[in-house]
Amino acid sequence: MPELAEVEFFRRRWAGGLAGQAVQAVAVHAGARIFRGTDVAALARGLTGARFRSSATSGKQMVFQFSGGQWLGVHLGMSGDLTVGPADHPAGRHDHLVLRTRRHSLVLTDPRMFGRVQYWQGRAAPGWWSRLAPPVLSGEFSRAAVGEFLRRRGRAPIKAVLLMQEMFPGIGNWMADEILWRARIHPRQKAGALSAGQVRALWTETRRVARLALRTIAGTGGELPGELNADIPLSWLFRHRWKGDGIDPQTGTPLAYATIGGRTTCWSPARQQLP
DNA sequence: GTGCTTGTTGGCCA
DNA sequence: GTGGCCAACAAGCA
Repeated sequence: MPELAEVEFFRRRWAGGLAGQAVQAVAVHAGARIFRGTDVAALARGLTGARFRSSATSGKQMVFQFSGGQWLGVHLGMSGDLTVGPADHPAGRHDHLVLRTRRHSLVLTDPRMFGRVQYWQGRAAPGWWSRLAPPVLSGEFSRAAVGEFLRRRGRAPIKAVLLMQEMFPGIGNWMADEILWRARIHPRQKAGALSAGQVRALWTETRRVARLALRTIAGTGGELPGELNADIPLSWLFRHRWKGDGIDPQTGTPLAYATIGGRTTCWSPARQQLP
């Protein structure tokens, strides 16, 4: 499920449950795929008794910091979820990591296990955190940087390029379609063939969709984006794309569906045409 | 049973 | 060497 704004929502939910608390016990499914490459024994040993310090998101990645210079990295993959339950919450089949405080259980559940948990102890941030790309709402995400990236990935369809986390951290499948729909760019258009105006539109709409998704989803509880408002004179494509026969809310014409860049893609042929 | 799924990665190939 | 494509990972849902 999680893209940028949902990830922020999940982080806040765990941070709320952890605030001011110490971890009294850690329960793990040690062999679970989400722990691949991670020293689970060290994680469980280190976090037991540790006090929660702070947390942050970067794209789809989260980090929770604990006393003793401990860094817990969480990526939720396709089906991951972070929940807060009562202290005696019994770990279910897919609850691969549970941190118990005096009041709560912080539960990481992930049926498909495409997600990932990482652990690091040290004063400086681990590479898996410090090397993440700058946020799309930061100054480093400039039009020039985007243009250069599109040029280097010139032969790939723009839809596939928008999913590349090293340039567009946090953008996932539905956000990518939303951005292209707003920018009126056909998802199959080669990244290197975008005009200067299209690059500008892509940059603008990437930031706009990220900003609005954060505003409507991150705080309110992971709900779908709301309808029209003053900032966005267009409805969300998202709300129409999964209806049986989707209709472009702007033109009233049928939406099209295809696999592009290996992912199900939805666009509006009336708005988005190849040059 | 079939055919999907808001993600990432490594192996293969041009 | 570079870069794109796609199967694989695993479980649930319609």
